[in-house]
Amino acid sequence: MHDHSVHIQCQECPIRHRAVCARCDTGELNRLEQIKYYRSFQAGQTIIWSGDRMEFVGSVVSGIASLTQTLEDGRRQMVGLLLPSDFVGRPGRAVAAFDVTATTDVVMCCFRKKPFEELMSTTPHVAQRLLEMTLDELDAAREWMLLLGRKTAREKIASLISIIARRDSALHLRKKTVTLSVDLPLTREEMADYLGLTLETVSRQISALKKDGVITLEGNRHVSIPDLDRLLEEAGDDSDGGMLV
Amino acid sequence: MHDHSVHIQCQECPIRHRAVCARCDTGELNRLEQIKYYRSFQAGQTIIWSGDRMEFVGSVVSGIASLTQTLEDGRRQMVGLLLPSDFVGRPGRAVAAFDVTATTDVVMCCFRKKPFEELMSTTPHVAQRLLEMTLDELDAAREWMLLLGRKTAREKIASLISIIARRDSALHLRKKTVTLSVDLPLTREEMADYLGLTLETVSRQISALKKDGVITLEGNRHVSIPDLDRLLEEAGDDSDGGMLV
DNA sequence: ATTGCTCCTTGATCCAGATCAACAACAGGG
DNA sequence: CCCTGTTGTTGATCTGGATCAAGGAGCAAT
Repeated sequence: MHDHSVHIQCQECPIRHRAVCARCDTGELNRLEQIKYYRSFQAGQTIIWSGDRMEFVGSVVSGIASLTQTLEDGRRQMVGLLLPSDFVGRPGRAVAAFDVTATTDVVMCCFRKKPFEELMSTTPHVAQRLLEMTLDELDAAREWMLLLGRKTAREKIASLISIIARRDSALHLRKKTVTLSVDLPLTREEMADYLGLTLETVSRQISALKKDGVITLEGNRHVSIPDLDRLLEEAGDDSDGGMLV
Repeated sequence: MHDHSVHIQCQECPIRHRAVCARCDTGELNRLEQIKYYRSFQAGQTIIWSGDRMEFVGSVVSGIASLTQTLEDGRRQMVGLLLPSDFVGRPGRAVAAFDVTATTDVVMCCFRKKPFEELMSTTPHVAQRLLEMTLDELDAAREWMLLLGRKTAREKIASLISIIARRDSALHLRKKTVTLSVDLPLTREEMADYLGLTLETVSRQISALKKDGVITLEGNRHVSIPDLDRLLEEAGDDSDGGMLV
């Protein structure tokens, strides 16, 4: 289960400056280095089951994981999309509140919960950074509540695409390619679970946006955006270029 | 604007052990005592406008405030209900992301942002408690996402009532009155904004739950719950008595 | 008591998105 | 190459909740 084939020095870690360790000094990093271990998960694998004891916390190093919640009758809602540098688990809570699933192959940098909690109470920078990240996630969750409660299917799809576009233009720093383009990291069904729709509606609305020239598709997963402003308008977001995920 | 007619000693404060100051020792409390001030808001008054500079943060001492978000065309979604001891504002952010409105008359214990941030970086207990509270809010927001994305109108109403019931049975510690009863602190329209429904649907579903004997009404706002398990069943929540707000 | 509020209820109709159903495109794997 | 499973598209129909519309109940001000 524990995959020791991967091991990265913190100093070389691709998420060094965005993850929970972002603020750590060299000394703190050494302590983390000592207690950390890597685990890999295949696409589709469940990382943590809701209700299970959580014996570890950690950061997504690569790949994408999702947080989901399910009603007994099977209705499912995705409540978070975890990208590289996002933190999984909750110090101070014994039991997981949500399912965490690997959407793509995932590598995580893990810490057993106990040592991590001790480290948190002695080194301020981890706790500070975690607070900051949690506040960001809370803001994102609240933006998402607006989407789930009040947006139309078309606006939901446009919002999702623009969020993904914004996020990975931030990651790759390619500023203004004439035509922005992104890969959707989710199946139609996963998008539906994220947006509170059915997969058929997702498919139809994507087709509609395509027909209306808002987006172009190459294959099922690759989306080009000829006019980002147009897409943002379709997303219905408050004009003030708000800050989501 | 600043209302100095109210002033409570921290030691006597009703939210002393639940608010952001819960973990503070006497020394820390003294520092807070020096920089705090009280403000009162009338029902309906806006406490903070989205997009405004936030010059203060603080705790709700009494009354109920709501966090809301609005699309240009007026569609509105409530994204949080702030009860006594809940924290308002976000250290490390200059501008408010949501509207904060007093739903009932509200008294807040405020701190100017700068001094509070300084205090946070020097006293661990405030930051620790704030992290804990933020993580709780994030969990609650995610539960709410499931409600908004996947629950039916009837389940939404039943969920809201059971959350209010759970919350203030926790507050008043009256364990098992034969028939549990609660006051709804929101108008039908505010409930609609919270649940992602219209006020007509809220009204109809409340009537339906009443007709089916799940609840009883005295007046418009007072709800009695003869059988809590029945109500929880109607709410559709995962059987494991999950922990919301 | 009458007027004018705000808040709530109920009825009639409509429609966006769910549901049910068929099929297409593609990737392995024998 | 065909078979089988997964993922995605599109059409036909249904329905839960929105929308449009009317009126009631409580209450403060005149």
